[in-house]
Amino acid sequence: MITTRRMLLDTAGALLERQGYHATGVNQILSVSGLQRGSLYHHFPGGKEELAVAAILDRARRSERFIERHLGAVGDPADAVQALVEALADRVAHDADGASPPFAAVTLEAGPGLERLRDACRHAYTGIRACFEAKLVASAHEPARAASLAAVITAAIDGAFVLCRVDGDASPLRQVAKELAVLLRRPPPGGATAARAAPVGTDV
Amino acid sequence: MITTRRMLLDTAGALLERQGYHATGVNQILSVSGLQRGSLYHHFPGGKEELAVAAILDRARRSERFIERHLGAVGDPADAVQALVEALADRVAHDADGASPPFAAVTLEAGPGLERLRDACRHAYTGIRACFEAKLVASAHEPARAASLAAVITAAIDGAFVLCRVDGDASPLRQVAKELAVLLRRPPPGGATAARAAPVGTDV
DNA sequence: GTCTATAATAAGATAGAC
DNA sequence: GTCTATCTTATTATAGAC
Repeated sequence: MITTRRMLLDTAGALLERQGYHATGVNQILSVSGLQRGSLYHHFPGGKEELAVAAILDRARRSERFIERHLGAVGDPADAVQALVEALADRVAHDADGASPPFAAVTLEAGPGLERLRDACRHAYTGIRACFEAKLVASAHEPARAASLAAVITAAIDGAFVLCRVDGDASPLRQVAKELAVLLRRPPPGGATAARAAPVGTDV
Repeated sequence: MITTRRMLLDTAGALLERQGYHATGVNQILSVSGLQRGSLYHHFPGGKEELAVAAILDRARRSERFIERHLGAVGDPADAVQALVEALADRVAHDADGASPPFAAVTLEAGPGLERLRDACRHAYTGIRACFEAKLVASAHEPARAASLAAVITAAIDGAFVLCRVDGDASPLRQVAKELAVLLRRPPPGGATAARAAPVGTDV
């Protein structure tokens, strides 16, 4: 059974992800979901912000599960991250309008007066980075390096979603998938940097 | 002389960057700038959206110049990008509230009805990626790889700004600066064996 | 070019019947 | 739990004096 509360969380979550907080009106949430004002304020007495906080936290949990599932399916972290980002690109290619970083817009809009919303976004981003970090540590990466790589993975995916939006195309996510795999691939023991030793013509 | 038009562009640009389009009201632009409604609608008869478009395009030009200046100051592209992102991190550390990707929030908010705003954002992101791409091509990177790397650099910086916002700290940008340098020093996937200096094997 | 009063609309939230 | 009428406030935009 699909509860009213679930309907509100899903509708609000999708709109917040795509448009951000201020561009998403209570009226729009109601018209899209087909629900009535009374239901919203019954389930979320705190109104729009309380619903937004709950929707963000709900989507954060789902995002973490999605990431963990994909990372758990492939052993090598470089391959796993590449497959995960390719899956996101496929999703964007299939539904170009849904090309959105889940929390970026709301995070940037959550200024003074929306502290609880900002806390929810912080929680979301912390959890997502932790997923990548755990995978990297489990693959014998040094903890500090794992944290650094997790931040870059999270950031690059978010930014790629934005580029997908402006391009109307999934290519940026595919480019990020490929390059993150390059970054995560451990250099051969001998140190492959030797070949790169002579960048002729690059000095000014 | 600081013209009224310039004051409007700077004020609106800063607020749009920090808060996005819908969270930034005309009233706020006026109160922060100390100007009056009449001035705004005189210089921008199209109202809020016309001002926003002009402010975005103005900031896009400035961003490109900032990037070109930093990339031009250092020969090696890995070092140059690292220095650029470190400079952004310093800026964030100095003014933590100013931790914002310049165009991400507005891009994500620019849905149906704000097509001109979206076009301005597309123009901004295209120009920024082109700056990195040009630097990489000039450093003997294969064009397709340069485009891919430029997208990743742009995306990672944008995403790092968002993480800086939620963390209240410049660390994500510093992590991205370090890891992008690692990525840019890494030989391409195909396995650039010896002498990356001669772009052998770049033909398909 | 600039200022202010006002219009027109949309926003989020509430009250009370059912 | 759900629905609808209504309140309050904030929004963008315009008109017309200066």
